[in-house]
Amino acid sequence: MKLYQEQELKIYNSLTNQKEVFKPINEGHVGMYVCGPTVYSNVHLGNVRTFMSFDMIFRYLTHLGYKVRYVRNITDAGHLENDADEGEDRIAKKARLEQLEPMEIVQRYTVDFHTILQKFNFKPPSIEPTATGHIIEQIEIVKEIIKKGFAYEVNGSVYFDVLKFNETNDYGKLSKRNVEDLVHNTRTLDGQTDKKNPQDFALWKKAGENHIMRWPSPWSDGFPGWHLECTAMSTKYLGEQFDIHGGGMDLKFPHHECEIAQNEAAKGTSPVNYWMHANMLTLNGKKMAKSTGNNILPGEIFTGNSKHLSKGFAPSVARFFMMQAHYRSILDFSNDALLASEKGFNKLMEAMKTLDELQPSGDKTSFNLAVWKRNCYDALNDDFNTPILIADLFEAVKYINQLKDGKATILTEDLQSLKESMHAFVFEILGLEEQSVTSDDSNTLSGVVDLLINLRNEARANKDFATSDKIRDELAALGVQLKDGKDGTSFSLTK
RNA sequence: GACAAGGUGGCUGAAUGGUAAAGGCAACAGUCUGCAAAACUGUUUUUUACGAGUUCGAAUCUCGUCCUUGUCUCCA
Repeated sequence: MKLYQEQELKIYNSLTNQKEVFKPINEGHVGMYVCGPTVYSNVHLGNVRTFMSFDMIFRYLTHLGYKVRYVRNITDAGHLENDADEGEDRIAKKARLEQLEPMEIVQRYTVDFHTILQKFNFKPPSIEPTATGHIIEQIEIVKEIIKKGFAYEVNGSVYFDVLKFNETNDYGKLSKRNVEDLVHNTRTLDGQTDKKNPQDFALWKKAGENHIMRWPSPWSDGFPGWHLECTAMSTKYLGEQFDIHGGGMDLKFPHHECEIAQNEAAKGTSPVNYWMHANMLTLNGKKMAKSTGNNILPGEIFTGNSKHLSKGFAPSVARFFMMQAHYRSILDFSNDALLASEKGFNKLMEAMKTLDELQPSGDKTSFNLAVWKRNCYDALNDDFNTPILIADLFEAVKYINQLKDGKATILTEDLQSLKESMHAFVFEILGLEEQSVTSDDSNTLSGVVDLLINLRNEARANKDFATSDKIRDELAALGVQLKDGKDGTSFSLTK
C-alpha cells in the first residue's frame, strides 16, 4: 500500500482559486512541469525560492509514493527585449555586450544555475529540456495553430489571434482578466503594425539581419515566440494533458495564459489540471531590482559578501528560512530574518543529532506519536503548508530534549518510528542538510578540541578559572562553542 | 491609471466565522554552572493598518480610507 492512498492531499489551484483534492490523471503517477530560468545572467534569488517550493513539492509527492516525472526547462533561446520589430533576443544582446557566442552565455549561466541549486540541496528534475533543443517541435505547434485558424502570418512572423480565439474559448480564465479590459488597458507601443491587435502574441518571429540566434522555418529564418517552448516541451514529455504546472506568480499573465491558449488552439484540450503559482520574494520589504541596488545574488548569501548581510549563511539556513513561509505568501528576505532562522535551524539540527544518540527509556512513551505524525502529514496535505509542519517539528524537538534530560520516556519501537519520521520530514521532504553545526566532520579538529576540553576541565578542577575561561572564550571567538552538559562537554561550530 | 494579492505581537510568520491568535527569534525569571554559554521549565505581547457595517459571535464576510507587493512589455 502506497502512502498516497492513506493521505488526502489538497492543492490550491490557481485556475479555480480554491483548494482541491489532488487526483492524478494516471493513478500512482504525477506529471509536473515548472517553468525554468532564462539563462542570460546569474539565477535570481526569487527564482531560487520558486524552484525550492517545487523541489519540496517534488520531494513530498515522491515521499508519498508517486512516480513523478518532473520537467523543468532551461530557456536558452532568449526572448524579445521589447515588442518592437527590431526587438533583440536578450541572450544575443548579452552575447554582443560580452563579446561571446550566445551559447557561451547559455553555458556559463546554466552551470551557475546548477551550481547554486546543488548548494541548496535541490533534487534534479527528471527531465531538463532546452528551448533550442525543441525548435522543430515548436514549429510543428505553430503549424497546428495556423491550421486550426487561430494564427496568422505577416511578413515572415506568425501571431496568435487572441480575439478570434476568445470567440470560442476563454482567454483570461487563469489570470481572471477579460479581453475587453485588456483591449482598453494595453499601452500603445511602437512597431506593432504587424499585429491585428495589441493582445496578439508572437508564435514565430522573423529574425532581423543582426539577430544571431535563428532557425529556418516555413515562414522565415527566425526564432520561436515567448510562450511556445513550454507548450512544446510539456506536451512532448508529459502529454497534451498533465497534472501540475508550476511557476512564479509573475508568469501567470501573460505566459501561462498564453500556454493555455496555445494548447487549446492546437490540441483542443486544456493542458493542465492543477496550476500552482509561487509568490514573490522581497528584500527588506521592497521588490528586488538590480537597477535600485535592492538585490542580492544567491551566492552572496553563503559568503556574506553583500551590503544587505552582516555575515554569511549556510545554504540550509536559507532553505529553512524559506520553508518557514508558505509558498503562496510573499516572503521578505532580510538579515534579521536570516539570523533568527539560523538559530532555529541550529536548534533543529542539534535535536536531530540528539535523536540519533537517544536510547529507549521507561515503560511507556510519554508523547502521542500517532497524533503528532498525523499533524505533520495534515500540514503537508493542506497545500504543502511547511510553516505548520515546522511548528510541529519543534513539538518533537521539545520532546527529544526532554528525553535527553530524562524528563520523558520512549519505548524502543516508538523511538525507531520517531527517528524515521523526523528524518523523512527534515531531510527527505524539507531537503535540509546538517550544515554549520558539524562537530565531527574532521577527526583532526575534534581531536584538537577534545584536547582543549580536557585541559580546560583540569584547570576547572584546580579552580584555575582564568585558564579555563581563556580556553572557552578564545575557542568561542574562533567559532567553536563549548557546551557543558550532564555527561561532560561537547562542542559545535558556529561559523 | 486598470486588475490582482496582501497589511497579524519587538522581529519573523501561521491561523480565513466560534473555546482571551501556532511555531521560530528576541526579552525576562527559574533549574543547571565556579561564573557563563548550551539545554530544560515558566512568563511576557488582551490583539489582527484605520474607520464603518453584517452577525449571537470576525483577524477571517461587506464598504470606504491609507499603505505594501505583483501583473498590465521579457521576467520565478
